[in-house]
Amino acid sequence: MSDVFQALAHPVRRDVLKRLRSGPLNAGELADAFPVSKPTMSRHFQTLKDANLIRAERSGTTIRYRLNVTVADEAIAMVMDMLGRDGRDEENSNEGNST
Amino acid sequence: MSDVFQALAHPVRRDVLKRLRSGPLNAGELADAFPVSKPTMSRHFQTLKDANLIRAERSGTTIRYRLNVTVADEAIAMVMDMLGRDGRDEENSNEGNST
DNA sequence: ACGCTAATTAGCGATTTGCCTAATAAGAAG
DNA sequence: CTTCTTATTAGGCAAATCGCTAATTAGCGT
Repeated sequence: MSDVFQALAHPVRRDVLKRLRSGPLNAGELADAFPVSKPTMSRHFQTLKDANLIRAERSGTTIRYRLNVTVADEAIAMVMDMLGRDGRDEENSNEGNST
Repeated sequence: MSDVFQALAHPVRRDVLKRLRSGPLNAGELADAFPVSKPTMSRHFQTLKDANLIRAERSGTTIRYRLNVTVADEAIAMVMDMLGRDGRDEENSNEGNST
């Protein structure tokens, strides 16, 4: 699970996920949208793949990347679990806080 | 926002957040629950504070750490935004798009 | 001031990350 | 087989991260 958050920790990778939201994209087109080299983008793709946030598909010479919603959904669930915002509607414990 | 996910990327820090869910805890007691040294834990606290996920309060000689739900809530919102799982219940990516 | 407890900061080594350029695979087309 | 396109892996370097021990700060009690 650390891999997921680690992957989410980089702005470029977050942006990749956002762009993939509208549908699958080729590695080249995706890489072209960022001000870093293609090998660097390839590394980012690898990180996202490693976290299972995206999946790769060959289409001839190009590789199409597709969002994997399932894992990201689990990440949301984990963050929610971590913060205890699961099913409760309590908004604060109200122990006399002040700031 | 990268700081938040970076902070979430370490299992110890995630566990800290989980423990803080039940209420504020002293740095010492918190540190005692993990198999790493106190300075290392202090570093983790700093990372979490830096990401605004927790807040510190002095109570005499001890420092009490308290969960900051607001920022974590934003993290959830951001992950949701990233995956487009906001209010939709559609599960297929097919939106009539044709290339 | 001195000692004691609680927690942090300082400093160090090992590992990982992020970026680059250059070289390598994988597939399509002649 | 050669060539062209697409995308990756290899290698190198600077900066960040994670862990430790040792030293420092902060507050309390005497």
